[in-house]
Amino acid sequence: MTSTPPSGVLDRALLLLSLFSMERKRLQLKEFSALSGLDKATASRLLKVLVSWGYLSRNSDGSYSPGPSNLRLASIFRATSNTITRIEGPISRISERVAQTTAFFVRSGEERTCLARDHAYQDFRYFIETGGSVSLAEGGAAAQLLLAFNGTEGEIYDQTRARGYYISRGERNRHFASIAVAMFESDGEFLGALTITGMGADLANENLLSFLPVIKEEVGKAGFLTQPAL
Amino acid sequence: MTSTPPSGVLDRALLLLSLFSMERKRLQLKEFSALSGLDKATASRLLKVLVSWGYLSRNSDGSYSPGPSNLRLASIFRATSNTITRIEGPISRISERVAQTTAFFVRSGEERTCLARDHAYQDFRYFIETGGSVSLAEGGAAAQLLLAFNGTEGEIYDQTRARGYYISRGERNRHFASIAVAMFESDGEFLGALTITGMGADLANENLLSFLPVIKEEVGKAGFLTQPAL
DNA sequence: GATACACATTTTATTGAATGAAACAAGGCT
DNA sequence: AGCCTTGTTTCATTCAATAAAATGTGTATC
Repeated sequence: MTSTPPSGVLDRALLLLSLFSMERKRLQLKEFSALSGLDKATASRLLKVLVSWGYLSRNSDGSYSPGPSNLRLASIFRATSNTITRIEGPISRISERVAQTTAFFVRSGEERTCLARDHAYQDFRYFIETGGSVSLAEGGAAAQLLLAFNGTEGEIYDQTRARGYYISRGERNRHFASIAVAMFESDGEFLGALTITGMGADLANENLLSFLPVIKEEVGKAGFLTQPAL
Repeated sequence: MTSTPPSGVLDRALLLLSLFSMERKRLQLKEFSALSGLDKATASRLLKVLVSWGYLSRNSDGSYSPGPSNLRLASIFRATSNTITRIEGPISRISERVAQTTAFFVRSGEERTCLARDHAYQDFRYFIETGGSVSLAEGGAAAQLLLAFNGTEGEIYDQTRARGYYISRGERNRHFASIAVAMFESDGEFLGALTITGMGADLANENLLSFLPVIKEEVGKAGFLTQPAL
């Protein structure tokens, strides 16, 4: 990463938190410093504050990992987000009807986070989990769609915005294909991306496109739109 | 709260986040400012940064609530915290044996957060939830114990430290009684408080004390200690 | 057991980013 | 329309954040 560390204490601290991922669950000061481009001393002080509030925990070996305060805020988030509760029904019905993995992603910072997924198709080859998130830069159907509907400039994003969906084949994993569909609140506010994913061999583009009316119908029952209000 | 707002951008931002609770799931700028003692302008700028990283979401009415990034970190926390996974077994066995609500709390900042609880005794009169947290200042068995084992000065805390447990009767809710027992990692590191709670009318102090050997036995099976290593 | 190494923390002079009062803007309500 | 309530931006001032170097602490190596 070592590019430009942001200025602003808060931005820098949140940058440190963003360095964690499911693959990097523990980080030590040296790594924070290297990955963020911040001075050791600076990172050390920020980390100390984050620990004191419980957003980080210090492991016995000196490394850091996310702390219990995150659980607290996640719990409140879950309770506030009626989006989550409302989308869960449509997701399970869609996955039932199309017999593929269905999930819902939102943008959080520079990542896409899974807010909900179906419980039916737990394919170990395509493992997503609620709360799991990966960098938008890694691509994939959900990432492309989230970028497009957050106003990213570029022809490809203009097309995605115009269509309201994005199909990816082997973008993040060569064996899989996905369609991501934009989801809007009934007042037209953009919410996130609903995706259906399966083996590329089983899912030609026309199959993926045939899912569109199913998605529209099911999310519509919960009061969501697949295009901004007219 | 309006006492002394901390100095330091990061402390101030985290203070803002700490203002949320299960009772206060949405806050507007005015409230942030009033509760934290920070200037409107200052709070507004901090909130903007937090929103940009997804730790807060802006609601359509202008108010703020916790954002999806918290879900992300909570998910990593859960995956790193072998404490959670290890304590779940003992908790369900203890609640089974003593036929009361059993839960495990840690300190996160100035709050106590529930990391795990049994699923057997869901008494609506005593409702705790994973991730739920309340201020340590509100008291209760878990809070008293967490304060004691985080080095708070005072005779009462010295006693609690010496005993390794704390019994509360009607402290937070007049109808309930609890015993909180200190939990240590096998290397002697303090982890948090395991509590058993029930109706005060059913649980005399000797009943609560009779739970101690049960707790010690069950958590011992998972490699935890109820007193610091000798 | 002593030396070297790697990583973390503290110190300190310097700078620039955070600050808050006030002005400005945007809704809501009577 | 005009008032009131809430949020945002501006701008001169100052204090808190900064990074290089020194110090501290623990862990390999010989």
